[in-house]
Amino acid sequence: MRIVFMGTPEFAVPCLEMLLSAPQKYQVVCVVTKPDMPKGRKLQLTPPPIKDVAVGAGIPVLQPQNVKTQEFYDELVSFKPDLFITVAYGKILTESVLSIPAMGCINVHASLLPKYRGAAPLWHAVINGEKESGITTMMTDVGMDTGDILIADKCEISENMTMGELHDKLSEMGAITLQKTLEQLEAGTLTRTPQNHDEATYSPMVSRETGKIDWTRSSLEIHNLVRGTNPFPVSYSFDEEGERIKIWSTLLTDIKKPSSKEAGDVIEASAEGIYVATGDGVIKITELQGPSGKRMKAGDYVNGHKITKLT
RNA sequence: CGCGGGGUGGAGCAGUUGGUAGCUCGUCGGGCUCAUAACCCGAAGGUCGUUGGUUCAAGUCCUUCCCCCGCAA
Repeated sequence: MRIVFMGTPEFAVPCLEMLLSAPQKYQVVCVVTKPDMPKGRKLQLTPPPIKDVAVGAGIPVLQPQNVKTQEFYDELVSFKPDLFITVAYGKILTESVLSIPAMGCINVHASLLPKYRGAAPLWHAVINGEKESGITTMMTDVGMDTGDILIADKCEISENMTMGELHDKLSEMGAITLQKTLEQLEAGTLTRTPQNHDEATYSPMVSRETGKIDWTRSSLEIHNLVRGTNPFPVSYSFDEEGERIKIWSTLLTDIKKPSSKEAGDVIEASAEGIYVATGDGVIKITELQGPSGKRMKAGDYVNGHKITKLT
């Protein structure tokens, strides 16, 4: 089977590697990924993770700036693909491009569709305190994650799981679910289930601003935001001097909020953690990062910093 | 050359207008205690990231390089 793989971030790597590990069954004839982007402090041009894997395997790589050009279309056709597989590619394909391969285009999405369609399902699932998420493979159509569902596999989200941990777990699961999907496709046993569009929810891209903590919210909501933005973009708040503090991890507590304290007040800062009043209780900060500093345990931070209030 | 912050005993930080370095925690020893991660006493541990320079004298001024972090992308 001649496959064109389209993907960009780390999340898509296991899927590509799965395909590459079975060359007799899957022939990856081309990899499409986003253009190299300037990254880091020196704005060095950095290739997407998928590109490194593709180059390492000696597979031709396309990095179109625009996927709607005739040139890109013609190039894809020249590879004579049977199937497209997209995993977090990051660009919307046109109907004409999707119609190139006879078998169509299969997409691997990191949520249980029709929930959390869109760019950032991992983040929003954790931020919203979902107890479970999963991987859904679907037939890509022109809509935003609206195609027919092929296989959906669930996974639990535990109370303290971070977005990064969910990312790694679903990234691995994605490869497994994709493999199952392809096996059923070959066996002719694949079934297509239309999505219930009335139940659809969307997960827009997250930005830095997403991580801003509102201490008047409930402890649970804050905790979900903190773990849902770890390790990116990381939740943050400001100390009494207006310095930006990144909050890396928190734990829920049973402590009652003292009536004398307002949301954002630090109740106690010890080696164990920094206890902060929220809208409905007290949350414990266990890891944080000050200006010009590295991420550190709350106990270490307390040794050299004063912290009395967060806003 | 995108903008900015920082590298000080094991950890986190101070260090004023340049004059041989201090705080919190940890570590080790001793004491108190039924006991303790609590408290008291004491001790060890730093060529102040690196190079060169200015000066009677530099963590503190200028210079080279290395590393870390934030913003921005």
